[in-house]
Amino acid sequence: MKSSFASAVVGRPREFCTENALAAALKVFWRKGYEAASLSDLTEAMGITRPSLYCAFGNKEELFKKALDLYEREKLVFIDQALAKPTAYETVEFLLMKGADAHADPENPGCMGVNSVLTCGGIASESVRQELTARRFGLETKLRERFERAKVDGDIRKDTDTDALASYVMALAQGMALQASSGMDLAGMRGVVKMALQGWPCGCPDAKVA
Amino acid sequence: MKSSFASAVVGRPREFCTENALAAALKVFWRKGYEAASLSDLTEAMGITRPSLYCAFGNKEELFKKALDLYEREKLVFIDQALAKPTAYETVEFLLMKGADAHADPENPGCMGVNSVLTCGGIASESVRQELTARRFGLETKLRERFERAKVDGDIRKDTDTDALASYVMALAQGMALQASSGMDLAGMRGVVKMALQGWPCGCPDAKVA
DNA sequence: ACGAATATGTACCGAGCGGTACAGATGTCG
DNA sequence: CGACATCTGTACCGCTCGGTACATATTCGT
Repeated sequence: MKSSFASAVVGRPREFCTENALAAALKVFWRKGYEAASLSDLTEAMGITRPSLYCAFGNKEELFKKALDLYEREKLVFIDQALAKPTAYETVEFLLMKGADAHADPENPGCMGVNSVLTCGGIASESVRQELTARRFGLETKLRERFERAKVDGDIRKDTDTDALASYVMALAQGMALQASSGMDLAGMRGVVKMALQGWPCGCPDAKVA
Repeated sequence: MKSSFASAVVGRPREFCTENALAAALKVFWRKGYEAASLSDLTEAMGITRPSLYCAFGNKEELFKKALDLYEREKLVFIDQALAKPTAYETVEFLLMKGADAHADPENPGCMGVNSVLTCGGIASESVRQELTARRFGLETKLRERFERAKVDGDIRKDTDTDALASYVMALAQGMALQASSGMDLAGMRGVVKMALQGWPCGCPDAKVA
């Protein structure tokens, strides 16, 4: 795998693998959230010293954003897969079920994004907070657009409030992520998803419901 | 209103109203969460100095717990009202609707509990985290017991997984609180609630649905 | 009036935070 | 070989955090 980091042609070469170090940082951010993950936590987990971190990643905030990119790229692939499902119902089913799987890992419980949002109370973390909110909002928009298409396709009712439906699904997903952080196991989360799907609010009588 | 704080019979009398000070502290904790609310934030809002705070409330953690009690006592009364509704459906409807009202205040957005849970990353905040999780778990248990009764009453299906249903409602409520913290307005939250109620998953055909 | 008890304000503590200055090590160029 | 550029480790910076020592002020019981 080719590194996505710019490496200089001249000068002393880096003595560690940036990909591995970033993956280690990701785990720390995932578990602790942005603010609670201290530089000491990070450098220890990454196996590098502080100036090396700054040399390779800029600062804590840039490191976090790169870790967030990696997180979305590797752990949240199921989102795009969900959006590609043929019906809105299947999209939501896949989204919530795979989300449950991804966030029920006992070693890294919960969602990295959710775990980090509310951690950003200080003024210094304001931009991180905005970044996270923006990414979440982006997903909500994608969901709404998916539901608009479903309306055209005819697998949800024409009078569906797609805004509210997207917000509803997002609220559920985020609530589940929060519960996962507090120790809910995979079985419990699947129960929640089943309960939500049992009451799928916008189904057309004539649409297949998988 | 009689103060709930022990006041000594002898010694210099307190120069501020503990109730008002606690209410001011509550607002700060609500907005910022536990860890992000610094002692400087708190003392400034409460209009007292640091040693006065420690003299009256013990320390930051005890102050938080007292503020949390006040929060539940004053802002979350609708929970017990919801549990007293005649049907499970009305319980959930009332719970979510009033929750939306309570958490959509632009000045103090979101839920104090939710805003504080994930803020507690440090080791020092471990006990606060546990306290918050315990209170949430208590509410979930109350909900489950309410649904068990509803099963007996016949307004939800006998084969309902009340554990999952309670977790589902809690996930939704917490997810909504999280969205409220990120700026969702009252109308948006009501849309989410309507969407959830539209798909009320456990209704009996023969039960009134308000 | 006097001691006991509590509240108040100033001024400070040690710890941890994110971030960096600086010197030495290690590499690619001419 | 240098000149230059980059990485690495030590040791430190200023800042904020939660919490407190201490002297002073104000009330009670006797």
